[in-house]
Amino acid sequence: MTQTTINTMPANKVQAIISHAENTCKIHGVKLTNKRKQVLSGLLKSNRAMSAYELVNFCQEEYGENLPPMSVYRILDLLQEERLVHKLNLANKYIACAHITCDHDHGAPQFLICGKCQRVEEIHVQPSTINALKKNITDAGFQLASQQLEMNCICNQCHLQ
Amino acid sequence: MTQTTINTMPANKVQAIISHAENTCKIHGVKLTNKRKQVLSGLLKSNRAMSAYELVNFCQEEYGENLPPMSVYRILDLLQEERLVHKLNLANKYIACAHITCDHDHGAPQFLICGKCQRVEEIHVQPSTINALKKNITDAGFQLASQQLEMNCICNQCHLQ
DNA sequence: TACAAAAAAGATATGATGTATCATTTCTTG
DNA sequence: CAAGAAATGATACATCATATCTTTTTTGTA
Repeated sequence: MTQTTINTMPANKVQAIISHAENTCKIHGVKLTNKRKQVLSGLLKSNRAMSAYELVNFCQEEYGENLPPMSVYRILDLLQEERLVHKLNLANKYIACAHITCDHDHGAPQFLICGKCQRVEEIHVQPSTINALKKNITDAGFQLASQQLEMNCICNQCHLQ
Repeated sequence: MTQTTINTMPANKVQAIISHAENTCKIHGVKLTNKRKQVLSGLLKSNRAMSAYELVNFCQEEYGENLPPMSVYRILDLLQEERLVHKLNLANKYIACAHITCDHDHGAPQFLICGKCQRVEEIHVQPSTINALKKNITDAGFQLASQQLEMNCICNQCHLQ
């Protein structure tokens, strides 16, 4: 795995997003506990997709917090329900939503995953394209369960190397 | 998992496809050994996506063949290289190519995976739609690594239940 | 045919992701 | 404060997959 370096998010920005997320949670009657903040911080700070076990390590190293994997999975589930985090099913990793601080409801995301450096880009495909896809799908006797699309890609930076 | 029954493929049809696949392999200088045939038969006969470990069991029950998982993975890799089998990365399962007996080269497949009954449909999205997707992707600074798309769906049969 | 090289398969251990289940702790609220 | 709810801990295990070393089988060639 040739992992191109990805800039980490500065701490003050992480803090700002966490605060915003805390408010969002409060509205839903959900508490953003310390451990939940730690997991979300890991994803924000790293600026990339991470596995649950990577987050276990992050919390250990960063906060001396000994979270069992089970807890991290529970926290990730909750963060997904709060739409703060997405699961990348192709990569079995988790990534902070690129739009946490947008207050409007944004639709299902589409992800480009670089197979070399694991960088992930969250994009928005035009509704017209999604609708064309949907047409193919209903013609085949199926319905899209989630508009989340994940595509295996190579990012330009890796492609040029 | 509410598994709707899927018709199995009749043995004579399986045989015919295996023979055809054998020829394809021969052209590439690859031998379709007995065990490789058994694995491919399992996928053809079942008419659905199967995990490597399900195929281990299939070969045991159907042929009394004690294949270690490692061997099944190796065989699946080879069958993929021969384009006889696809891996569904969203499901971590393997499925026989729907077009083994078509002699023309067919492009990358798109799969609809029913999240309830695990039925899989291999479809072909129009090039125009794929191209629109690709445009979005290049605009984001990425290149599609594989045109294989996998989409989480619900099939109509399950949807009506 | 015999033998060396290559290909295929076996055996074993282990890594990675994820869930089931039951126990304990912490937080809220009347 | 007591009782219930929410969160977390602990443990075991299921599932998918690969690393690595060995043995067997096949194949090409002298």
